[in-house]
Amino acid sequence: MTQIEAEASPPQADRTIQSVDRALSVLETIARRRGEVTLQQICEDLELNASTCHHILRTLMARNYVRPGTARGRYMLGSQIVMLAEAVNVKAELPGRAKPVMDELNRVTEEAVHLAVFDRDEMITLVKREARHALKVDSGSIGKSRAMHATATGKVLLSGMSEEEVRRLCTLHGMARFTVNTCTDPEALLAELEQDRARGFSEDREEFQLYVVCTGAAVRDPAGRIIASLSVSTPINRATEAHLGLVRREVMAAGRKLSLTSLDMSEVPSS
Amino acid sequence: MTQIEAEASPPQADRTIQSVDRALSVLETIARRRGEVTLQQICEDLELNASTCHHILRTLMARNYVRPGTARGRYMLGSQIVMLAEAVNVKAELPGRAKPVMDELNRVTEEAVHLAVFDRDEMITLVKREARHALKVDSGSIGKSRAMHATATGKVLLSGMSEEEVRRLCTLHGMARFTVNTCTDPEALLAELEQDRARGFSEDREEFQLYVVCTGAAVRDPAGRIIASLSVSTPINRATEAHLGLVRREVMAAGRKLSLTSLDMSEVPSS
DNA sequence: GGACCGATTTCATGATGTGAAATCCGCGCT
DNA sequence: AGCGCGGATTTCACATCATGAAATCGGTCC
Repeated sequence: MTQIEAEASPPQADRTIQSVDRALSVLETIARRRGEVTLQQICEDLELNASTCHHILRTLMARNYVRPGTARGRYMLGSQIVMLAEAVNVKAELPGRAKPVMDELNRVTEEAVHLAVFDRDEMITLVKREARHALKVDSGSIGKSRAMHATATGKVLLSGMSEEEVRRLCTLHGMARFTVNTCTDPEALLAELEQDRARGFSEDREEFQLYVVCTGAAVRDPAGRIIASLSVSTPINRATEAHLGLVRREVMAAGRKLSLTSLDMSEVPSS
Repeated sequence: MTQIEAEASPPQADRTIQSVDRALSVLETIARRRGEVTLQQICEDLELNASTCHHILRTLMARNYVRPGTARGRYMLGSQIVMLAEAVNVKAELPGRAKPVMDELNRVTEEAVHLAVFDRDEMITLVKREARHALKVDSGSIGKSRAMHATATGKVLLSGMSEEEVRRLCTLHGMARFTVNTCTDPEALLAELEQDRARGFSEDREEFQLYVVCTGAAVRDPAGRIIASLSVSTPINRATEAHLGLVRREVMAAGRKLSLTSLDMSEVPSS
């Protein structure tokens, strides 16, 4: 093989299998190029020998991860990838990806951060980060909650549901009053959800706990369905419009970051 | 390495890269097991050395195709797979997969078979198989068609759209009359589509061409959206209820076969 | 606390992936 | 048609790299 390798690639030789690593790169390159791709394009992008690249393509084609394109010598991603993707439990692997993003959100806002999902008619808080202030908000801990109608996290999840579903849940759980601000009318809640969908975030202004304002944003799957919600809890004394503006921007950005939408297109090829 | 290999695996040594092949098997095994999986389960299924398997997992984890599960020593599929899947152009790779299925449908029914998709407000027939009879039906060839309201293929595609979308297309293309049976009333068409959705297939009884009955079924993506339609064209003289029954069953089965839904679960693990 | 079970790492060995070169194949040009 | 070129395939000898036996680590259950 190449003996003039030397410093070509950084010396960070991880303990990974070269051929597998290259095969994954090939898949990602085809994905990045969108549509049908020639052998040459792939090996240019990856600086691979055409032969090596072809061996990899042959292997991927044998298992339907890659398919021949319409024209001769063209390649495209195959259906097997979609079948694999079907088996990815997005909710289950979300906490793992969420932690670093939540740490960052926690660092920037300095407030408590929560991640919750909806499962079997319940809202379940999966991950939590504490505020970086002496005055900590003790809003909902890890586990189930019946206060979807009164929390930002809950309203985000509700905003991804149909009107009937929301009504059903209101009836099922009831709409308990927690503070003078709690919304206990299904119609008012539905109207609020409509507004939330439009502006892209939900808010709880002392509806669940007095002196606490929460701001929530959605995490979506590739089809755009809401699979989880992310929220920031701010004590009322820090809840100035300026600070809330920052919080809204950051929580929405974090939600978008966790939403699975296509590959990182940062290095879009020239041709 | 193992020298007592010999007849362990069939001698069908394709020209594929062993390590890549194994890595793909690992991914599929995790997918097949649903949820979190231990190293041991994987190497049992694949009859791989635990160390080899671990090397592969390490590589896949470095690129987020696999993630550590909630418990220690557990593995699950990672989000990168979903990102790759986003880039699979299901419509573009469909014809390739469809051909063998259409050949089979053509063989079993002995009638002409068509595959069509909807793109930019038009129905486009992509692949076609001729009937295996002296009396051939010359229904629509490859390319665009403005007869969605009068063909089985078209009605299948329309049945995957909202009422507004269907109305918009009726207005846009008009509802030309081709035969005495052509449906030219949007309301009647919408009612028919409702029925088609319920029974799972669409039919064109001499609505586009006299003496020709067509039966169509949907091809869906993993989210259940209709991405293409498959149809069989039967000349009226062969269109007995018995034959049409066969045709309906077969075209629906073929449609299901082309729809991308999870992995082949044929070899479900015991534990 | 100790023994077991399984995950992880190490490391030497040679099987296996690699890439230079040869070949094939389709397409455009004369 | 025939030729020549650009790219995709295939071949094949070499040494790199994947491999798996064994050692180590790390939890968990007695």
